[in-house]
Amino acid sequence: MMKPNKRATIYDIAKKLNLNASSVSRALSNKSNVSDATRKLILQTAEELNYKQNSLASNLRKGSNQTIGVVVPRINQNFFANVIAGLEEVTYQKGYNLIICQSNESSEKEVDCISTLIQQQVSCIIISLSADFEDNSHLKNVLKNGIALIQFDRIDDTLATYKVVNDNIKASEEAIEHLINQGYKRIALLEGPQNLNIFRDRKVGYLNALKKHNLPIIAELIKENAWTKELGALATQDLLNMPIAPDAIFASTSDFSALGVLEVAQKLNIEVPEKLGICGYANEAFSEITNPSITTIDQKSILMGKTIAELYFKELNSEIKDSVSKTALIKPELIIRTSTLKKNLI
Amino acid sequence: MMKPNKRATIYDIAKKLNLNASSVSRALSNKSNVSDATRKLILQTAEELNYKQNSLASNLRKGSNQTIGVVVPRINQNFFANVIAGLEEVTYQKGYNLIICQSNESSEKEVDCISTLIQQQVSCIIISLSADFEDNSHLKNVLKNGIALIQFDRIDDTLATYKVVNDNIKASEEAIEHLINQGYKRIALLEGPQNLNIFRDRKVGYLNALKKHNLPIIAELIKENAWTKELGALATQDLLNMPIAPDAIFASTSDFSALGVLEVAQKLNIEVPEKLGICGYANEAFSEITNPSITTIDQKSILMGKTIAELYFKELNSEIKDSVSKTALIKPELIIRTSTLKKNLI
DNA sequence: TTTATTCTAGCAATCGATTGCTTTAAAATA
DNA sequence: TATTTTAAAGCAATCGATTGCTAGAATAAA
Repeated sequence: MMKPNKRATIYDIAKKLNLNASSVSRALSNKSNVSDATRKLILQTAEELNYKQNSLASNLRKGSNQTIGVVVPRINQNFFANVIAGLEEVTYQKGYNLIICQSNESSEKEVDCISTLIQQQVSCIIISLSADFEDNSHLKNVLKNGIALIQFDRIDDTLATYKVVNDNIKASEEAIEHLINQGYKRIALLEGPQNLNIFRDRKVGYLNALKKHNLPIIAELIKENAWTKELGALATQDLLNMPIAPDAIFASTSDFSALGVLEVAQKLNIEVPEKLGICGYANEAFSEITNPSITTIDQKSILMGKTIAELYFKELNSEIKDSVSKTALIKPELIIRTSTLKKNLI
Repeated sequence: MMKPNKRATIYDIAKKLNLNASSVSRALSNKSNVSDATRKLILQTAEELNYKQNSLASNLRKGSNQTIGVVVPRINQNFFANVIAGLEEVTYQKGYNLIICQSNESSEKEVDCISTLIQQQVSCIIISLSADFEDNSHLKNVLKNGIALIQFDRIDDTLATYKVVNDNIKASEEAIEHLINQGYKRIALLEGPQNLNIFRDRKVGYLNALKKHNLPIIAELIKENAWTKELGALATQDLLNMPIAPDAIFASTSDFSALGVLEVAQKLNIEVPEKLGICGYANEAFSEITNPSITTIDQKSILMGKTIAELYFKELNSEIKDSVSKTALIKPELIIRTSTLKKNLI
């Protein structure tokens, strides 16, 4: 019979029932050319032998693979973890598996991950670019290999692929307008690396809102590279030591950065939100808990994950894969909390 | 030559160079039986044709698969996301891929995930059990299929597999002893579902510490199922309304639960840590930021992930896979913060 | 120069499932 | 009863890479 310590194959089932492997295959995949009687026998024997299909063989033969590759900068970053959770929910229902890689914010590793995913014959690669992104040839290579490509959040605008992104411009605009409506007049911006679209867009939104409300754009109020709590704190110290200090700070990079702002303000005994408004980005769990709680922008990360997966199954999985491009915009939500409520305090 | 829109295979390379596919295979996998001249030609042609190995075919033939399956309750839960990040770091270096599934705390889905992973021919399955775990036959099935199995954090004690867990007993003991040392005398416990080892162990630690210090064990001070912030808050309301209320609460389930405790205490104007000490579990980002900051236990999640992966490569990947059992204990760290510092206040 | 040794490279089977085609058997129709 | 149609099951090629074995060529040793 079956060799010990080896998994059963369709041949083991066939041999046991004096059938041909093709019949077993057909029975197991619910094809038509099998009588009900033999099908029943086959299913029963499969159960007995603890048979599990070998997906490698099946996928090799069929030339398809119910597997999707995901490349994110960091798996354990809240936003990405949530996107992945959303992805998984949808893909699981469709019987697809996720292979997950993290680029660790290094484009070198990113290239490597993509190479492996191509080898794994995934049917789609879903990616958010690393912070040091510059060259897109690895992305082009995905398309060249006939694999669907979906970019999300941190994307390369110049490449024609499906894209799912937040409307960062709009979200920033709304945040700044909210600040203006609350009576803040001198609003500083903590910006992120401008090679990433998300940070460029958030800056555009900031500038748009100022223009719209006829507020001057003051170069000294725009601080580069304030991504972390520490860098946010440093930038804030600079800002608050200016002859004419800002009366609000938009930490467009993250809530961590906003937390740095808050801590410096508290150290300097500057009242928030009375003397300084603070707005973060990403709606991290802690932003609700600080004192005062921090106004921020929720990126709808789980929804984003689901949207990406649905986009794949609706559009890419069905027909033409190459040279198709489309951008799905997901509207983030401004979460107004105490750190910007100057007016409502009275 | 090569058909358009189809990936190059070793046959395409062979044909182009008038060689046999076996030579190409040997050249690409750096085997010996190829002359330097032809090897060079082959590598060059592979580059030209944008050749990428088909892992499905390779793995099918070799009967191995450089892929590890991971099943966790929730991908986007901080602890699990960190474990996965740690895993990925090590497995990536070894050239292994991770297929990630989430059970969504449902053992039904867990069974399903495992089934898929077996089909995918993964060489190892790493799992943390869902909250409603009861039956372990799907785990046994993994072993029956000759696949290495490593359980972590939430495990089935009764099954002989490799295991990587926190020393929950010790950690709880330390936390309670710290509370006792700070002068708290009536310490309540918020416990989690007792079908999970982690919550059982944390309770054992709590009981051990009380016994060791000759403190009475008071049944009313032990509240079941206070896993979330809301349930933690509810339990706290009950506790603080008792004729003799506790002077400290150990939220052994999570920091979220501890946050619920804190909020109720603040609503009732009970001073923390003066009148009520609070200790959480898991060292969530926010626990440092609350006012007062919350004493908690760091689970060393990234280290846990790395340890799991290293365990696999050191022990399981090399030799016997079945019927081997070993438990790696990872020592969590008590992070003492303001919410329990009664003494040091004066 | 002959024999022995070493290198290269080809041949063909294999991994396990799938599928177009063919054969055989059974059922339906004439 | 003879013929056509349908159903069931077998045959064999295929997906792409790997690998034990063998043949031939080139080199080294006798």
